[in-house]
Amino acid sequence: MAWAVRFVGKFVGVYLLDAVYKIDKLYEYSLAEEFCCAAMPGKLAIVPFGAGNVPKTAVIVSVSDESSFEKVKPVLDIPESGFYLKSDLLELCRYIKEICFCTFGEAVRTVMPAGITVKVNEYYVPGEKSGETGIYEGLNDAACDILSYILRSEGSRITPALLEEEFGEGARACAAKLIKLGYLSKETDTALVENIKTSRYVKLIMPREQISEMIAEGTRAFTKKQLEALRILEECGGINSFEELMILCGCGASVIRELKKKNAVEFVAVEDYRSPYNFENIPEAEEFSLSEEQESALAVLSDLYNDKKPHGALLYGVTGSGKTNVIIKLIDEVLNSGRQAIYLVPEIALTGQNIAIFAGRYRGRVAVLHSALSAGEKLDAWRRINNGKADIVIGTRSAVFAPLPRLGLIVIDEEQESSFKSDMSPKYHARDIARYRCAKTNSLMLLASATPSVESFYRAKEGRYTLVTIKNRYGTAKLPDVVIYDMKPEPAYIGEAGEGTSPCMIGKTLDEEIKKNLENGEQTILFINRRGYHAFLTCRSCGGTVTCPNCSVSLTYHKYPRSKGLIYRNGEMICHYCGYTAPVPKICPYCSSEHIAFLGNGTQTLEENLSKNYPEARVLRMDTDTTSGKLSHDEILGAFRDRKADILIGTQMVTKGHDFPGVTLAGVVLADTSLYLNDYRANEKTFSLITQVLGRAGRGSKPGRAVIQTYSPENTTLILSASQNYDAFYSDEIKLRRASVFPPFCDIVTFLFAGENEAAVKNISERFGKQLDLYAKTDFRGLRLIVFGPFEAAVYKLNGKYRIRYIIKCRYDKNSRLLFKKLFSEFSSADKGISLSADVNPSSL
DNA sequence: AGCACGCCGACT
DNA sequence: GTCGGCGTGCTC
Repeated sequence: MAWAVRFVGKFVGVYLLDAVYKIDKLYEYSLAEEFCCAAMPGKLAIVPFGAGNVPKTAVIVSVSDESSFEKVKPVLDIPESGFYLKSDLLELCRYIKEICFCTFGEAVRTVMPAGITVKVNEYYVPGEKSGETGIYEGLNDAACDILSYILRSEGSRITPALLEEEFGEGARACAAKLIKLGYLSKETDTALVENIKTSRYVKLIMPREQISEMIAEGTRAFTKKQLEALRILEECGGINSFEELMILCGCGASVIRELKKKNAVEFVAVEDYRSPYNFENIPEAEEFSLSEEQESALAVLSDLYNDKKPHGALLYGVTGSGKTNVIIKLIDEVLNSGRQAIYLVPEIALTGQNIAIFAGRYRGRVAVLHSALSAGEKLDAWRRINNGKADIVIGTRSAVFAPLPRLGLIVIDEEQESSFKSDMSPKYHARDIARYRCAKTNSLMLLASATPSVESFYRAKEGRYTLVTIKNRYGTAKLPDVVIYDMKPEPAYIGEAGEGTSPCMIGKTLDEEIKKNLENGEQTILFINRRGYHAFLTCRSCGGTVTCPNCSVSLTYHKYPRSKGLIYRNGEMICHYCGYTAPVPKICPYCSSEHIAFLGNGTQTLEENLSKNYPEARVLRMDTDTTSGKLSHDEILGAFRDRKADILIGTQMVTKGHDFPGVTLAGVVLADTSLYLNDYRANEKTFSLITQVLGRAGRGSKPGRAVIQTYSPENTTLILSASQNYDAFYSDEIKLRRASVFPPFCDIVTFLFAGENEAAVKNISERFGKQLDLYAKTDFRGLRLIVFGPFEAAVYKLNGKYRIRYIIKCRYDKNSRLLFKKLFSEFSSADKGISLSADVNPSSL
């Protein structure tokens, strides 16, 4: 390796893509002449790293003529590619690293489309001394074998992995020694893999007259099938994709390949933008006008937008107030002024219906980005956006990183939803990213909700966001009649033989309403918070429950197999945390008693209850078990909208902004489950949930009804949500938060240690606590911290790992970040096999 | 993390 | 005497 000492020329500053937190900083490398042109900030480079000069992928963040380092190594390669991160996104990565306790590389990977990877191939070649005679003297047998093996197989590349396969464990180390002695040397080459799909098109080159002639007169040059293929291709206008042609002709690939051999057609590769969405069949969106109230809301927002300074606004409007229409008009304005917009929706709300609203209006200018897309699809959408070919991006959380070159507006619809907070590292909140990007680009960040998060509403009240309120429902829609039904007097429901007793699921009032709806041919939506049967197997003799061997939670009974591929006809026990499955035991695993029975209920129990109570009703169920595919979600909703069912039951997903004109009754089977979440956001979540459920009833012209079943009918949150009194709820809730010091009156930072060795996890947690105490008393004396912990996480054992947590209330600012970064860096890779993860303002505690 | 340097025990 | 154990420290 040639050292460039005080090398005159170009240098680059890079961050490694995979570095541990502790060593994650800017590194500088020199640039060989050949790479000077290719080097630019945002591009990927391969650099030799560490004492072993291991080739690592890095992202270039700066290019300069000088280096502040004595010793710099040269960049190994800058793979040829059109891909690079623009400077605003690189800057954003810096911000993510700062606030999320992640490495720069992790941030880059989140911001970068997933389809891009760099492949580094390492292989051994003979070294400078390998030509000498007698080189085997002084080498041990293993080294001799390895050396001769590599020298013999010159021409075919021997990679470290191959060597290990051939010679076992120590082979790499041995080869490293041979390299040091000069007998071998290591070379690398790199390739940037972009998951770009090119499809093969078949193009007709034979003159058309010749084809018709052959068809008319018959020919021996082509078979019947080949001739038919030619005719169809001609009908298609002379060009079609390989796959489609095969389908059209009903023939195999060989027929078409034969045509190419006979020079009747040629193949052309066309790089195509994949999109699972077909916008062509979507009808043109209808034009609409705004109500007076909507107009004035729009006026305020468009003033903010046209101010060309960073702004934050909260659009607060009751369900059915037509927020979306206001937002669409605002987006129109943004697009007309030559800028671009991002529209974020919660994970479960990104349905075909929602996309169609935008696709019908903006057509090819729309790009859709969300996590269920394949890597290639994501990359294609990303490239369209990056190249300025799409002006409006609709998507879930990660779409907030969409590389629009002329950003003007970011909308976060249903901003209170927890899915805007990432649950994987980096644990960013889309709202924070949006705020940052809008600040940098003088854009407007618009939060919209009928039930804003307490934090956002507080900020709006404080004047940090402009509060825009729409008070009235639009058009004929009005609030449904709501009944809060006390379940306490209801008798327990006796389940099927062997399934034991479970609480009654449908109380008297809800039962009557469902019957009424069935008689009138109107539709019903029932909401339940739990998947499956949510039945635990408990033993009547010893009181034990069947639990997951990897996690400290009970297994849940699912009657039907989860995926079509599974064949547990009689049901199975599933862990909702790690996916572990087990057959249903016949006897108690602890005491061998036969008296084990199910307790509890969920979507599947409800489904069975319904079909027993209302045998004539057509029931559809929607939860993560039934909607694992990309489109089945839409299919279920579509079937329900087309009135192919009378009752739709499901978890959270059924409550999201779907417009079902035929629904006149909405029921919450048991509201208590979300009320008693052990979480400071429990009230907020309940209010939001009930609001959404109520919003499902009475969207059409008929008046809607709703029944909320609960064991705590006196609960204030329930009562306020039934009357849709958000303002009263907010003023109660904000008092509570202030009194008990919860966000927005503080920030919450959690640290979680996880590892398989329980004692080691406990040990490092103790050490962490002591170090935190020490810092708080010395270097960071001025910080106000309230530290809780260490304690076992809510699910103590998860996936075989024991988890111990700290919860710290503080003001999350530059100063406290300094402390946390220091601790994180000291403890994140302190112990092998123990990971530390941090979360700022987690979505649940 | 991964690799080298470095300082102590059991082997030709 | 040397091979090799893993403790410590650095990575442009």
